[in-house]
Amino acid sequence: MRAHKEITIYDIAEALNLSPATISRGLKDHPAIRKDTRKRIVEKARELGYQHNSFASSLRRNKTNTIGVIVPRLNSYFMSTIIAGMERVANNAGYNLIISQSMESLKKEIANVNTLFNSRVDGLLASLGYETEDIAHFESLINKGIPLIFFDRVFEHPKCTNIIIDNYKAGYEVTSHLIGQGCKRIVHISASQKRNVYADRLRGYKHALSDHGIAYDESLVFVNNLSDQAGVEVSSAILKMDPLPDGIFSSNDACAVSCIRELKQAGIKIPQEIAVAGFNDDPLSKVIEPNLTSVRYPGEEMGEMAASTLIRRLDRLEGVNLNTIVLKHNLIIRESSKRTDS
Amino acid sequence: MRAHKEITIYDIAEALNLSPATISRGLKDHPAIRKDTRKRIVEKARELGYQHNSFASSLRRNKTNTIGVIVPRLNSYFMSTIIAGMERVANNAGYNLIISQSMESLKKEIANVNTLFNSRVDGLLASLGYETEDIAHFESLINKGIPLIFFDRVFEHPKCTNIIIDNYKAGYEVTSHLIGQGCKRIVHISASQKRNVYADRLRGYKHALSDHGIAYDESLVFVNNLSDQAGVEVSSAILKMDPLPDGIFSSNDACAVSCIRELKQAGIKIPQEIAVAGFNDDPLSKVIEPNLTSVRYPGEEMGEMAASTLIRRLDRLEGVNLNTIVLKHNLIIRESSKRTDS
DNA sequence: CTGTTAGCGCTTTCAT
DNA sequence: ATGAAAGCGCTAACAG
Repeated sequence: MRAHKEITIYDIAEALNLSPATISRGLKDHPAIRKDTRKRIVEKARELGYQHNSFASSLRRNKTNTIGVIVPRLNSYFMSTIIAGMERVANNAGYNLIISQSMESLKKEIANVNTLFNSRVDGLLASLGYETEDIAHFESLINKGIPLIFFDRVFEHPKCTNIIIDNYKAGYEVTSHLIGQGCKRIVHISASQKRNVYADRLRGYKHALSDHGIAYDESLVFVNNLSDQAGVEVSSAILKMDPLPDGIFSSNDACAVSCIRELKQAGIKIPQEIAVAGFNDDPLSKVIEPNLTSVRYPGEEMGEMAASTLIRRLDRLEGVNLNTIVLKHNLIIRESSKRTDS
Repeated sequence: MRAHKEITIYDIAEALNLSPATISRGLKDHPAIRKDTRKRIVEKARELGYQHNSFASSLRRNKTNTIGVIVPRLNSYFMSTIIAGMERVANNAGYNLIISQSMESLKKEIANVNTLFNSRVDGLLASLGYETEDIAHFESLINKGIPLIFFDRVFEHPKCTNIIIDNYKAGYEVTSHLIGQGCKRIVHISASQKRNVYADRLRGYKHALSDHGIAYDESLVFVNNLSDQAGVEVSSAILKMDPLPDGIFSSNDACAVSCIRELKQAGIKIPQEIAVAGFNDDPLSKVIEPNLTSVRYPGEEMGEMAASTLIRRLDRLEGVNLNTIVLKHNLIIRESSKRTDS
C-alpha cells in the first residue's frame, strides 16, 4: 500500500555529494556543520520530500520520544483538561503521547502498563484505578530506569514523583465550610480508600469534624464509585435517615449533582435543609440548581506539571527533583451550600 | 538510564541453540515451527524477560501498529466517549492510539497531521476543526496510501470513508418537534458552516420550517462557537427581540444550557415561553432544569466503527468498503421542549 | 567540518 | 522445520 520508496538520508547524501552522516547532522542542529551546508541539506530534503524515520532513529538511539499516559477514565472534564495540559507541553518538547484508560480495572491497568512498556515509552504518567493495591505491575518499568510520574491518584515510591493537590486540606476546608454554614450531621460520599484522593479527603473531613467538636458518625460515610447511580442510592439512604443529615460532602461533582436532583425531587430544600458540596469544579456545578459548591482542581496545570517534570527528567535537565509536587486548589462556594441565615 | 542490556532474540537463540530466525518465528504464530520448539522458545523468552522491540520490527516491516487520531477538542463527554470506543477496538487488534487536539485551529491541525505523518502512523482517524476549508494538509498521507477515515466532522473525498450520523435528518426532526410543540419563531444556533455537522443541521432546520409553512428568517440564525459565552450573547440578543422567539434549537448542549440559564434568569419561562433543544445528549442535559431535549449521539459506536473500519483496511481484511457509514441517532425529548398544552 | 564504519533488533527470502 | 545472511534507516564513535 505505502507507495514506493521512502526518501532516506542516503538519497539526500547522493544528491548533494555528501555522506549520510553529514545529512543526519545537518537535519538536526549539530554544531559542527557549516551553516550553508545545513541550508543546502534542509532544502534538498524538502525538495525530495524527505521524512525523518523515527523508528530507525529510535532503534539506534534506544529512545522513542513517546510518553505513555494511563488514566482511569477519559470521560470527565477534569481528565480532559489534564490531558490537554500534558499534550501541549509534550508536543512542544517533541514528544508524542500514547493515552490509555484502565476503566478503574486493575486487570486493564496491568495490560496497559505492559502495552506501553512494550512500545518502549520513554516515560510514563499514571493515575491509578480504584482497585490497585500496590504497584508491582510498574516495577519492571521502574527497574529499567523508565521514569514514572503519578498524578492525582498517586502512590508513594522512592523513585516516583507525585503531582497532587492537598486533598486532606481540601476535605478539611469543605467540611469546615459546611460546618460554618450550620451543618452538624454531614454525610460524606467517598470512593475506594485505596486511593489517596479519597482517603485524604475523608481524613480531612474527620479532622474538621473533631476540630469543631462534632462526633464522627460512621453511618454518615458512604463509599461507592461516585457515579450518578451511586448518588441515587445514597440519596435514597439519606431520605430514610432520622434525623435527616443537614449536609453532604461528595468527593466528586457528578455524584453531588445526582444527590441534589434526587433530594429536590423528594421535596428537600437545598441548601436550607441539606447543604451540598462536591469536588473538581466540573461544568456541571454551574448548571445544577442551586449551583454547586466545589473544589477547583488545577487540571491544566497538573497536566503541564506532570509532563514537564517527566520531560525534564528524560532530557536530563534534572532541575529540582522533588518527590511530591503539591498544586493549589480553591474552594468555590456557590448556592448549594450557602445558608441564607449565615 | 535504561539499565543495562536488553534481551534480544539473539539471547534466546543462544540459550536454546537455535537461530534467531527460528526464535522470531516461534514468537509469532508461524506455521512452520514445531509445537514443542515454540513452547521452549516462549518459555525461555519469559524466563529471560524478553520484550519484543517494536521499533526494530517497525523498521523492518515498515509498519508501526499505531493509529493517529486528530480531534478538535478532547474535553467533551461526547468526544471522550468516541475515543473510548476507538481505544477498545484498537487495543484489541494490537494497535496503539496517538491522540492529538487541533483546538479548532487549522494551524494546529496541520501541525498535528505532520507530526502523525512523521511518526509513521499506519492510519489516521480525524474529525475536522472549525477553520478547515480543504484537506490539502492530508494529501501527502493519502498519496502515500495511508488510510484516512473521518468521523463526525467529515470531508468528502474519494479515498476516505466518513462515519457520521444523519445530521440533516436530526436537524429536521428537532425542528419539527419544536414546531409540533407550537413553536413558530425558532432560533437556531449553529457553528462554522464549513463543517458538515452544522451545515447539515441548519439545512434540516430550514426544510422543516418550509415543510410546515414557516418562513425562514435569517435574523433567527446565529453562528458562533457554541460555547457557554456564546449562549450568553445569543440570549442577550434574543431578549432584545420583539416579538420574542418561542423556540431555540442549539447545535450543542453546552450552548443550549447556557441559554436556558440566561433566559430563566431574565424571567422567561422554559418551555412555556421559549422551548429549547440541544444536541449530543451530554450529561448536562439531565442536570439543567428543565431537562434538555437533545439528540443522542452514538459516540462509543462511532469510535468503534471508525477504528474497526480503519483496522480492517490496514489488515487488508477489506470487507465492505463504503464511502460513508451513517449511524443512528435518537431524539430524546425532555421537559425543556414539552409544552404543557400539547 | 565531514566521512567511514559499525551496528541498533528484527524479519524475510532463499537455502538446506 | 530450521538456518544463513542481508538489510530496514539512522546515529555515533572515531578518524581525518
